Amino acid sequence: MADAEFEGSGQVAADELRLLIERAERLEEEKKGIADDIKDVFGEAKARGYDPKAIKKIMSIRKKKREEYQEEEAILEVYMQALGML
Amino acid sequence: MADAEFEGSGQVAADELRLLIERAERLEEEKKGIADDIKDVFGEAKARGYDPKAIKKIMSIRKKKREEYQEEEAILEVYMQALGML
Amino acid sequence: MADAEFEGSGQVAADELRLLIERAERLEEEKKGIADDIKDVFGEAKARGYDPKAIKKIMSIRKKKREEYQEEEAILEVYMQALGML
Amino acid sequence: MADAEFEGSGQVAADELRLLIERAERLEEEKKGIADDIKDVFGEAKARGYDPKAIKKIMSIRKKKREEYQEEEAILEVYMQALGML
DNA sequence: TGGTTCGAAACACGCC
DNA sequence: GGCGTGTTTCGAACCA
Repeated sequence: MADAEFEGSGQVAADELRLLIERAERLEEEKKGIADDIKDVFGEAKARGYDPKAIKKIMSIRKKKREEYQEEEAILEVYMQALGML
Repeated sequence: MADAEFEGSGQVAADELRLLIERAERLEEEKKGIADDIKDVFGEAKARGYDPKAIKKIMSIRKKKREEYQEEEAILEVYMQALGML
Repeated sequence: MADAEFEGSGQVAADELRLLIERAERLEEEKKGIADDIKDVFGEAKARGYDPKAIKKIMSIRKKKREEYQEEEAILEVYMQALGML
Repeated sequence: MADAEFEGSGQVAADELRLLIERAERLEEEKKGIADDIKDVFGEAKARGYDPKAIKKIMSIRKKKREEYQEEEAILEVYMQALGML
């Protein structure tokens, strides 16, 4: 908390705060850009005759599978750790 | 719709679909990565003694200001359109 | 949860539920009525030679301005809270 | 279109436009008020142990039923009209 | 961990 | 009949 509270003039803290905000804003913009790219992909899929909703469904299923897989890996690792196998 | 429906073997369409899905998934991952980066920024801000909630509010106000500016540009255009100036 | 689950006959809970639903439905109807009134206003505006789209834009800007004002009030409060002034 | 276009000073048209906008805005506020009331009802339902989502489902089913009923009535009326029964 | 609040995605409506 | 906009709904993130 030192920075935010004890700078003589508050100027440095203000700069620090401003920089943090600008970093976050820049990242937000990047995120939006990618979200727009994703929209484009779905638009393209639609233009080629695929159903975007169905594609989203597929993606969510695949995602779930990946997460399950990772979860299983994690559990396995815990067990192996417990058994001194790692 | 030709691609999706009438390929002789369906193989090409399947490949096309798979590629679209993989592109979307890659973009989703990127997006998630950036979202995590944003989280980190807020975490850092918090660690330095700033209130994340206050920062978010500031960002939302700044965003609104930017959007408002664009809105005003847009309405100007609407007016000009209405007045036959475009 | 007592009411919903443990009434001797379930009749009372059913009545309670029915009343809640009817209340919500009545309010939904009112809301729809007002939405229709709004449509009428836009229809009238159009009939008098105004562009409904432009009017909507004006309204949205005015709304944003109002909200922005409230936002600024709100952030002031956040700051004061952060500074222990509330 | 007379009002909007040919008033000597434009003042009357501006007033007319302003009044239309204010009417629409007032109605929007009323609508929002009712929307809030509806939220309250769902909040109350939830507090009493009912599932808001399920209630919404019920309401949408009931609504569909009402609409179907009205449609059937309308068709009936058309037929009766055609048969000279009205 | 459960509730609450927030933002993003799905939906429906009016417009062109 | 498709498109864009506005509303509603859903899920995730944050706090207690």
